[in-house]
Amino acid sequence: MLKISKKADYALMALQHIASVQFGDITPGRVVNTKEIAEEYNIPLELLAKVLQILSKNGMIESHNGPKGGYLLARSARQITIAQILGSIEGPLGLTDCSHEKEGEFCMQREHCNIRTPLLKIQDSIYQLLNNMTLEDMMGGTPLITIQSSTAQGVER
Amino acid sequence: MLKISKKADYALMALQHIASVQFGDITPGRVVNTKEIAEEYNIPLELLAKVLQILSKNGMIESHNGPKGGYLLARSARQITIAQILGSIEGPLGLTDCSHEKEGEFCMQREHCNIRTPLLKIQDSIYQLLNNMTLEDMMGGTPLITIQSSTAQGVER
DNA sequence: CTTTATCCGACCATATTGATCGGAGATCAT
DNA sequence: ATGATCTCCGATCAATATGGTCGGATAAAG
Repeated sequence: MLKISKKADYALMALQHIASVQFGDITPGRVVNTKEIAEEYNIPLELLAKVLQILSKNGMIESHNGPKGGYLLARSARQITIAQILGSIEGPLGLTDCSHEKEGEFCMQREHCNIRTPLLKIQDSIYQLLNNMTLEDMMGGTPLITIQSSTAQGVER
Repeated sequence: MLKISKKADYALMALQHIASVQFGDITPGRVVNTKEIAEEYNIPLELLAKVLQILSKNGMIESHNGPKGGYLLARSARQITIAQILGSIEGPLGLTDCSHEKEGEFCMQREHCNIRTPLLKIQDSIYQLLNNMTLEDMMGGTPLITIQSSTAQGVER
């Protein structure tokens, strides 16, 4: 239950990769193209391209066209939250359909619905969780280049 | 994003209803049949029946067959968590496919996956959230029978 | 024993997701 | 300046999952 889509999955991987290249110690500021990411993580190229398009459209990354082009983080990794990323791909968080009911839509159960309030509460808690975790926070998990002392704390394996 | 299925939605409504009848002030201990719930909340009868079957199979409710039969909570409302209910209908919580990888399954991205650890962390937080909230906690939201004084507090409308 | 209401399995339609294809626009090299 | 290449971008197709439906089997009440 509560699975996230593959697209969202790919989006997270891609952003993590872009961030780690951009702010890494080896080639800081380098742009990353779609093909590089697709091959690194075995993601279907065209699908990943589409995902990156969406992220670009939603202001998560900047696109640079033409040869030697690619993508760049639009903001710092600290300012991009998981909620924003997932929201860009899958739309706003909503456990139920009635979470963000548009005008003219009706919920058949609404009249006597007995679970709306508590579900909205849960939803809000999840949102806070996702919105408090940033892309930067995700980079500690599986360090590509950062060297950690043997007494490092706060990171579980 | 992170929508729960209609089935799960119906399950929550049904259980809330059963609990409120069973422990309510009017007809305590009464059994509730599928039709009653379906009509009350405008849920397709056959689909709801299926949902209740699953809940019964998973030990959430007891089924009493034959005329005047129906369903009864298998445990007290305080011992049934939201996580259990959702899990019964939609399977175990798992943001990604690799959350509960079975033997012989492979994740193409696994080799260089950079988001597994942080996602599992988020997943665990969500699980605790869902597992700490019980069916009983859900019953305060929209009281059906309880009479409230005009100075009632702690309940939002 | 008949009736009634539930349980239970298999089945179909639709919506969402995963994945793919071909073209448009921009940059670099000549 | 012009062509070639590489990227972005929009529309399209297939697979899967979900929502919803239908029939019979089973067990209890009258």
